[in-house]
Amino acid sequence: MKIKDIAKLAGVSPATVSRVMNKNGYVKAEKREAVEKVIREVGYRPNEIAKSLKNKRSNIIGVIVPKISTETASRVLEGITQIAKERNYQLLISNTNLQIEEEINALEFLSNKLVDGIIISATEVTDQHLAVARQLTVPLVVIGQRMAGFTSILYSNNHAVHDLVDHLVQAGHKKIGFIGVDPKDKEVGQVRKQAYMDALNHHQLPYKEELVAIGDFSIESGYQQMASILKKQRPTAVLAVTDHLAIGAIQCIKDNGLSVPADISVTGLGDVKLAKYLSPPLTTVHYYFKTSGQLAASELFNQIDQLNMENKEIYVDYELRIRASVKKIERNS
Amino acid sequence: MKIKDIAKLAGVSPATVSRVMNKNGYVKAEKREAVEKVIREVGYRPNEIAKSLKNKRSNIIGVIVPKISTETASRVLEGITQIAKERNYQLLISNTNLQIEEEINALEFLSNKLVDGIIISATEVTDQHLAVARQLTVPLVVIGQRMAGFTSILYSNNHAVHDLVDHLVQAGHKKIGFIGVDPKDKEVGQVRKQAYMDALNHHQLPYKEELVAIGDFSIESGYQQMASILKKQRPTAVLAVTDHLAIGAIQCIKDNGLSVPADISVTGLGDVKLAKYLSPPLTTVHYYFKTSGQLAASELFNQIDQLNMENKEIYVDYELRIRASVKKIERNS
DNA sequence: TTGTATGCGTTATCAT
DNA sequence: ATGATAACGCATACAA
Repeated sequence: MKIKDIAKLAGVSPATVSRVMNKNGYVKAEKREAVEKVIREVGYRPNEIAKSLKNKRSNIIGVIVPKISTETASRVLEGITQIAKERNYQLLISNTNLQIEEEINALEFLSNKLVDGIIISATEVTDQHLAVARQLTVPLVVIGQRMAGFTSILYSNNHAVHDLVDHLVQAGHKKIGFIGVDPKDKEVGQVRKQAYMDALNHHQLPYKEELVAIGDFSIESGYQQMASILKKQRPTAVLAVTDHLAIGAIQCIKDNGLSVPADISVTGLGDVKLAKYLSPPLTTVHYYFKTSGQLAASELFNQIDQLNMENKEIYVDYELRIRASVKKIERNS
Repeated sequence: MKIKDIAKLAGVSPATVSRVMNKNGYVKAEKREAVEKVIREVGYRPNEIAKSLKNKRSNIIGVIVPKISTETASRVLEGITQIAKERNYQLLISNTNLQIEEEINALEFLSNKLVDGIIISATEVTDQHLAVARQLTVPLVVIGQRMAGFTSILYSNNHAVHDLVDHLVQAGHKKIGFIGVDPKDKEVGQVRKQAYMDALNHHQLPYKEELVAIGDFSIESGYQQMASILKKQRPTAVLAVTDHLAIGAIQCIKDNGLSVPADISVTGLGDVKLAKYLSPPLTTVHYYFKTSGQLAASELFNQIDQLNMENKEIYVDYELRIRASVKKIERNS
């Protein structure tokens, strides 16, 4: 069923049908009703592809996520879909499984007029990313990383880690371990580690190589890195840069016959939904991932509508969530 | 940049450029190279919308999910994306936020030739769903619910619950409570409840209204329903139809000064990623959600390729995960 | 082996 | 107020 068929059935021209469908232009009430009747009867729905070609607008935004099966990604997506729905937009999603090359491919593919704008939630920003991004003919918003020349939605990694360290120090901790991730991820790998070092320094605590371990984003990695730290020295507290790492670390501590927080306190970052249902409930930083998705989408639409083309760096709020995985220790350690 | 421009720059006709891009038809090596060179130099990418209109194929599949921010949904999506990627397909995702009306809308919208096929992960199948589904001009695969006339990917809810009850009975439990969800969700609300009743019956245990409570899918609901059961009678074990309900129930039990599993054993269904990191680790049923996504996508592609148009009901595997949240009790209760 | 011309389904311009 | 028609960018039948 195409517009022509409807026109024939209703005894009008295709142009009139189009006018009825889009509620613009003049059309006599009588004809309008005739057309509407036919449309209802045959259940006609316009071909969105043809509309997009003609309108040069697909009403679709592309979203590139590193791993869709993570809680972070799905919360961000929820925020994006919410704003998109208000604007009558659909989401085309590319799951890149943490493969850089896939990210580049997705970026290129989506740029072919298929989408009106792109949101990328990146773990790493390479020169290649930049090169491809600069070629884009549609607006791009980045979540989670800084990308020169594009608006970015950022998490306050520096402040959040400082708050966490402050909290630990106030609880009397002086030997604070750290479990991080690869520095290729600039925001999570570098910024959070640097913040940890700065915070130690700020409290006049020494930075000790033996208390630091670098893993990936898995729970298992948290376990392994904790094990490697315990082999060298025993901290009284550990700051893990994600909740999953913290959860793995806690498991490892327990398996070593130690207790959290009695022997070792642990903190994470992110506040996964189950963080407060763990035993002990995990002290962490709540990030408003859904909000970041909403912000990214709003900014993107501003650019699509050419309302505001300047590139911003927007920091999304966070909140320290103090729970039982951190314990005060005696003042004479 | 369109195909015409490339043609001009390379000194050939648009048709030749098209042939080069799609690697079909004959074209002299020399011209091919010239065209490829221009394409590389200007970074030409074809307009996917125009291709779709011409080819009557968008290489996009639509996916409708009830709530994208759930672990279940994201694991299913991961499976779908994986298969889709192999076929060079993109995903257009509609997040319906558990709103029936949204589901219908999405179904209608996606059917407009925009996508080559649709996968819907439904919580409820109404007559309206059926009516719209029957009008579709593209294939449809359903995940998680039975839908007459369409192929469905189903979870073995009946068997899984039986296994769970068997496990509890073998551990000596006779007063087994139940926390379920609204029967509108046929598979989770009805089938799982019926299986619970059948299993009790099979073990010659009485069904007691006071031990049963119905909530929604949230952790909080698990908490509330557990509280309502405890007010009436105290079971020795509780079967919750999702892990989240189980987690809420455990929290409630703890808050009432009781212990899991010493006082009350608890089981869930689904095996969320953190289930084994809870205290106590949660006994549950592992569902292969990612696999179900893969199966759904494979079946959909079979239908898109018209390889196999028969409607199947495919059950995806499950596995009982016995952990510490269930405790053997003395034989003289 | 290559080019020309037509059509995919819609919207919008221009007459009428 | 309405209808005829060109154009969106691409692929392909047909001609050459």
